[in-house]
Amino acid sequence: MVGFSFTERELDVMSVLWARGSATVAEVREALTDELGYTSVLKVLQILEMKGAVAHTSEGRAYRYSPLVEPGEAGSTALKRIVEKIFHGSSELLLARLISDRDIPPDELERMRSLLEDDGEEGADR
Amino acid sequence: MVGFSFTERELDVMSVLWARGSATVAEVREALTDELGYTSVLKVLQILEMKGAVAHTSEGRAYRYSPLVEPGEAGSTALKRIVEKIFHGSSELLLARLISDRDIPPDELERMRSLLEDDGEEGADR
DNA sequence: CAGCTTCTACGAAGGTTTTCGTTGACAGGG
DNA sequence: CCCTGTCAACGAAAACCTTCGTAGAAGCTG
Repeated sequence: MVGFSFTERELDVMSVLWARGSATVAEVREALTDELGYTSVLKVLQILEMKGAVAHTSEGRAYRYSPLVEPGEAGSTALKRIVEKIFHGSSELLLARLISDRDIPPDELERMRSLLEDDGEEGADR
Repeated sequence: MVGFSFTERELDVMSVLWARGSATVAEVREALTDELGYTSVLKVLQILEMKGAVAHTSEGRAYRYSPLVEPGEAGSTALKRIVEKIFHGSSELLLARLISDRDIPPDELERMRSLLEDDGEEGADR
């Protein structure tokens, strides 16, 4: 499986669903920074549903949409792409760029360091 | 500046140019895993040139294309997007996913750890 | 029940991406 | 000089993305 890949707008919408757990069309619309028409947002959700990335249930006369894809899964696909195409397969280069670009607070850096400390040993399935 | 963002195919092509430093249309075409027609590859290069991401010089009767955008710059744009939309702004979550997905050799992990040790201090790009 | 509001369904318009077919330029071999 | 092969330019076809207009269903209010 290659994994889900989302377009710009699809990702905007997925981001809202991940953040809230689920949302109606109107809620997604409110949460988006760009101001789109109601039907535009609905359309994106319908496409996402067709792709299998979300599902809906009825809530009163509205639909409530929930993500079927987890952010981590989408992240994996996106990261793989970036590491391979941009950073020549080097996680190290990616990390270097990440920390030089963003201002990461010391406590977060500390936790990131411990991710690298223990790590590898147990874990990763497969 | 928002930064360059590349489409799927554009990224494939940029990746070849970054890996080789420069390439003719025929060389890019060879390097791509998907088998595209000559004119398809040329078209992508022409679009990239129009966007200012590459430039060409004459070499015999062919053109040689070189990237004007550095991979790090493209990486920044892509990473920013992913961190914000998928990992809720958390570099930590991104890193966790990165190391659980890929099998990073110990020496690389070691170097990544040192990136986090000193870090931050001196300035970013260029 | 008539009218208003809220909602989904349908579909189309406009834009961008992706892929090529065709054309004309030009070089090198016979 | 003509033929063949390589190349860029042009433009168009097809697929996909993005946005929304219009229509119809269904609840709520008076």
